[in-house]
Amino acid sequence: MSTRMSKVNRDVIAREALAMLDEEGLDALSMRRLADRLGVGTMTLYGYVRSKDELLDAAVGAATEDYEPVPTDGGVRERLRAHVQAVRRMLERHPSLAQLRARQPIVQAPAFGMTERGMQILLDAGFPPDEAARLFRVLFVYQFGSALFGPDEPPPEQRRRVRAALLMLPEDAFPAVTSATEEIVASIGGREQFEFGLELILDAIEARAARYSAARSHQ
Amino acid sequence: MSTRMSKVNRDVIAREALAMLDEEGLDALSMRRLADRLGVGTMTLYGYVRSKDELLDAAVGAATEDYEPVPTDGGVRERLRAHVQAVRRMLERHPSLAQLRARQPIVQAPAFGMTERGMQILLDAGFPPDEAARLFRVLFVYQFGSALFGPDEPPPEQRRRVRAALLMLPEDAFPAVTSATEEIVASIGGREQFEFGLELILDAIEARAARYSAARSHQ
DNA sequence: ACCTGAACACCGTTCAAGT
DNA sequence: ACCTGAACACCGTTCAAGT
Repeated sequence: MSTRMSKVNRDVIAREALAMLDEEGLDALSMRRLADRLGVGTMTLYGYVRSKDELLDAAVGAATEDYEPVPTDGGVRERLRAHVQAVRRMLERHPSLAQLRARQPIVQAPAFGMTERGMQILLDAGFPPDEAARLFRVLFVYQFGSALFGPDEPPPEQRRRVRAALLMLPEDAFPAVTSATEEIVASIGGREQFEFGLELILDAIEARAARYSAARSHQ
Repeated sequence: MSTRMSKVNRDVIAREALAMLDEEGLDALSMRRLADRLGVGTMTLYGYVRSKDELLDAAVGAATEDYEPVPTDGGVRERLRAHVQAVRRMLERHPSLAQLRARQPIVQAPAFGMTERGMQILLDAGFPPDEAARLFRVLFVYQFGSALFGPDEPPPEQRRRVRAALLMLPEDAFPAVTSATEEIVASIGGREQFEFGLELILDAIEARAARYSAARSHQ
């Protein structure tokens, strides 16, 4: 068929690693189990990848190819919201991505597709490059932080654990927390909480953008 | 000396684990190496701790005792800023904390000391409990996300890796990113970036708080 | 009651050897 | 050129035994 007889190549390995990550999570991915899944000897993988870290890098690259760019019309707020939601869909499809990003910064070229879209929106809104870069970063930290610390569907068992811990706190030492137990439990994750925070940040960005476009139209 | 002859107890184990985490990082902490450090057999640890996960929980508990509460005067903005900086100092002293929090939610009682302070400030500002809880969570995600994705002192080598990756991108496919290379490199971490994002979020919170106090004074 | 070595079922990676 | 088993230096944890 192809010009190579090899059973695998770097791309096939990266994609299979990503599939394993999506199905079983980061802890379940080992070089040995991945090799088994691919029907090759463990050491074969090292012909395509220098180390497990490099394998994870490659898997991250494969994941970020899933990011679907977003329409380029509307105001800053609408465009940023659409962009963030697109990144969020990618993080939902590949729940290990945020964990991987925490291990090592992403330097794969495809990952910068997301950065490009986000930066473009902010530059279009009139922000100077330094402020655009900082705003982009705040959104990035919020998105990946949310994926890591408050996933879309926090397991009900997790909510129960937190509620149980809160209910055991003495009211006199923790008046604020104990007066808002259910509200705190509701805030530990989920789409509603994510969107609350997103709109909060968008409020602040929009306010700053207005200042810039005001400055521009007055000059 | 004490009523027990044991060489260790749960507290000593938790604190030594935390010291190891601070000095060598999460990957370097193993039950075997911790036991060696304490001069006991590996299996002795399992007399005080059901599993490594429980050990890490205990270490997190020990770390959060380091949070120093903060003066209760000033406006919402000043009080929140002081609170966030206190949490940040704790995260600086214990750089593994954010990573640990990503593995499992914290349900140790001492950790809720931070929640209590943050919630108190927001409730004092007039926010209803549900909004206070959601705002607190946004700040939490931002703080822990920043610690994980953009540490205070990003290793210069990390900045160099990102810069090198950016410089390799084709200008025509990545016009926004390539026009702001240095600004993006500057934004990947550090105190300045952290404070930029913090002030952005405080802008939005202050604007909402103003609405509440306006509503209160008009009624 | 408290401690612990041996053993089991895993890891990532080096090395030397196979075709 | 491409593949891989054996071996090394690690893991967390179970079990059975020591005092």
